[in-house]
Amino acid sequence: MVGKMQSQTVESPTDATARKIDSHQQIVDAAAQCFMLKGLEKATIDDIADVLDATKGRVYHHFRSKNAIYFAVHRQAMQYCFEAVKPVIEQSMPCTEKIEAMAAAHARVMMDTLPYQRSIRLGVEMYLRGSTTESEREVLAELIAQRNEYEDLYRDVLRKGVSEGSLSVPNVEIAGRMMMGALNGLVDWYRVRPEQTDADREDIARTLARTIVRGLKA
Amino acid sequence: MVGKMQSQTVESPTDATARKIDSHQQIVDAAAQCFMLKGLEKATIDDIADVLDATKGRVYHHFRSKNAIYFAVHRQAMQYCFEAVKPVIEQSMPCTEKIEAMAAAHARVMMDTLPYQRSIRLGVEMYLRGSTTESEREVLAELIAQRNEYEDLYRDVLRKGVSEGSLSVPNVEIAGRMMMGALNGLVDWYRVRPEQTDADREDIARTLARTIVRGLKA
DNA sequence: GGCGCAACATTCTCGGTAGTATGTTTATCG
DNA sequence: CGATAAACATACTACCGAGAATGTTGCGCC
Repeated sequence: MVGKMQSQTVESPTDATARKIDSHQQIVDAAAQCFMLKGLEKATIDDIADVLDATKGRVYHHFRSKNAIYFAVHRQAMQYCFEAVKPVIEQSMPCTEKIEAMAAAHARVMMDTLPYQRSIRLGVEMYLRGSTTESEREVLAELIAQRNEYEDLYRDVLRKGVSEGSLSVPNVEIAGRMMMGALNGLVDWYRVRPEQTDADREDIARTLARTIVRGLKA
Repeated sequence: MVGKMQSQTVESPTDATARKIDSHQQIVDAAAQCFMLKGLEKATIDDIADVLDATKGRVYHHFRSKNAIYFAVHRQAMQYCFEAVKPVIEQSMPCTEKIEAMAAAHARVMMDTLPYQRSIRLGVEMYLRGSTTESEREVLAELIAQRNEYEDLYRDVLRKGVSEGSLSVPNVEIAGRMMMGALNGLVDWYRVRPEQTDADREDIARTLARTIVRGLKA
């Protein structure tokens, strides 16, 4: 009875923290939306609060600064990427297929988490020049390191493919950059349309990945 | 004698306009630098003036607003691109080679005019939401149209190559986006280093173009 | 049933920036 | 040489947004 009542009237500690995390996540979601729509600097804290029908107070209760929110968005975006390619990495398949599958997975995540991916594109290193505190610099360094780590996943497969002979690139570094550019470019031209189905996105992802890996030549 | 003196002591009207254009260009150059370093909104008019060892007064004498400066930078960036690929377009060569040469030329211009190309990447359509006046919207529309026109140059060659059978892409639209993403991505990772020679840039451009056109597959 | 604390809302301040208004110098032209 | 205008510099205003300070509410717990 106590247990039952608890779930209805009072709140267990786990429920409380769950609600906190939820509120936290809502703010990050709203921030990603605002950053995408108005840009990093033009999006104000009030804008973010407005999306949630709340005020600045709520936002500043969960985040120390606007930069902290941006970091949270960035971190989340990277996590989405890692989660998307991880299952592909773990699979055992030829390098040619694997790099194409990874590219397709990345393309999917670009479309599926568009607000996040667009946000991190609008700032990255350049955002926060000078005005950054020491602790913020550390977070920034961590995020950049994470991005390098992520891109290394691709370069590793490229290198393996070259050594196996299944892939042929004159320069792994440049090939990796090429891939990332082509894939991340999605956020610049892909537009969400209501009538688009999941299959449509999958098709775009596959076609893009195929074009990158197999090239344009007949 | 008068003619000779004129060129030394007094200034002919053409000299005057030339100097005006020069001052104009200096401001645009400085703006591109600032935009690249600090971002579009964080770069202030004073920053731009500082680069020129001047003050706001000079900038506002030549440009009505900050947006107008951005437009000038954008326009110039596009012009650099057009000028770079124009000679390639006019040449007669197989589509496979042509698209690769165009890609290499574009890559070159990305590196050679980095401040401009980075600037236009940081704003484009999203920059100026709402606060834009009607006349500014028109300029913006013109710039976007120009960009489409530029990208059409690539799509045209792609289509021709497909119809000829020398190129094989499942989707010209996506292939074009892929190319642009891979090429424009250069501004994100390319860093100018003093020891870099012209040959180094050329090598990067060629390798990148080759990788895009021929793909990663062996 | 009041105490404390978390989760907000409200209000204010302060720094910074686009844009303006006005002063000052330099050069062209009658 | 004197007038006139371009090409700036200087000084000022008006506004906006981040962050802080403070006030308010509601839930959990002794």
